[in-house]
Amino acid sequence: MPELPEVETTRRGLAPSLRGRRMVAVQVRQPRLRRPVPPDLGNRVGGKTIQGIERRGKYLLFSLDGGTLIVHLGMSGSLRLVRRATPEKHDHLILSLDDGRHLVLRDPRRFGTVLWWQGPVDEHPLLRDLGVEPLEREFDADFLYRSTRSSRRPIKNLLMDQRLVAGIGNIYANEALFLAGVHPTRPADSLEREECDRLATAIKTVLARAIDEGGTTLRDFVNDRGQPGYFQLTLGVYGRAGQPCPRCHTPIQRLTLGQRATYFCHRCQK
DNA sequence: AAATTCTCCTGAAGGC
DNA sequence: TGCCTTCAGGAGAATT
Repeated sequence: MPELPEVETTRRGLAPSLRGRRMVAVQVRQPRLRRPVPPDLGNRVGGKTIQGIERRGKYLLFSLDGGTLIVHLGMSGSLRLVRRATPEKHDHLILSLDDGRHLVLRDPRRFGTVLWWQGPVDEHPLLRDLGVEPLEREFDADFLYRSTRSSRRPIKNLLMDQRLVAGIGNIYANEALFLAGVHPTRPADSLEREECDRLATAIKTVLARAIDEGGTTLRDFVNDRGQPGYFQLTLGVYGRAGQPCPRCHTPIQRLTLGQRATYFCHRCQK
């Protein structure tokens, strides 16, 4: 499931090749994604030039003349730049460029989203309530401490709440809590300042490392098939129930929190 | 108001 | 081997 690092890796992989390219054709092969692809998407983006690609949380923002193409990859989405458009199953959207290449959105589970928005992109209903960027300076121990004082929710649920901090999904929430030594079920307001310090640092570390590794994995991403970087990432706890903790060898435990699989070491995380 | 549950969808994995 | 069931997951909507 693409989280911030996978989305950022995609952005970095695509941006150099797409900047300045004009879209000459748009093919919507399957409009039924999480929300329907706008029927007039072709008219909206056809003929327009891509000025650049930004990221906000897990959203990719393609700046075009007079508007923004907003893309969310859901949990199984990927964007690839290919030389020949030979659509395969689940290739739902094909944007053909003026250099003969094609940007293909593949999303088997169709939880993704493709939208067109005119006007300031941070005013879009899906973006305007997003919280801070976890890799920005404003997200730090102090921010985390302040924003956890008034909530008794489990800290993991809070980390995954996009309205507080944008981009952390299930995998990296699990990993950051493990790295920080904080138990996922801890009520947010029970975290000490010291723990917020460790957690904020852990979040930045885990995300930055994943982006680095993703960049390595996807070096030839734009030329060929893009596999999400997290397949390459060494995970400490996620998906490792019953296996030994990398730090103390105690078996990793699993529970469900907010309908999400949650993995932790009950010895290392308090 | 805050927290939980439901919902979309299909590939993978497990059970028989 | 193959069919059937269950599960996973992002996040908005609905419900408690």
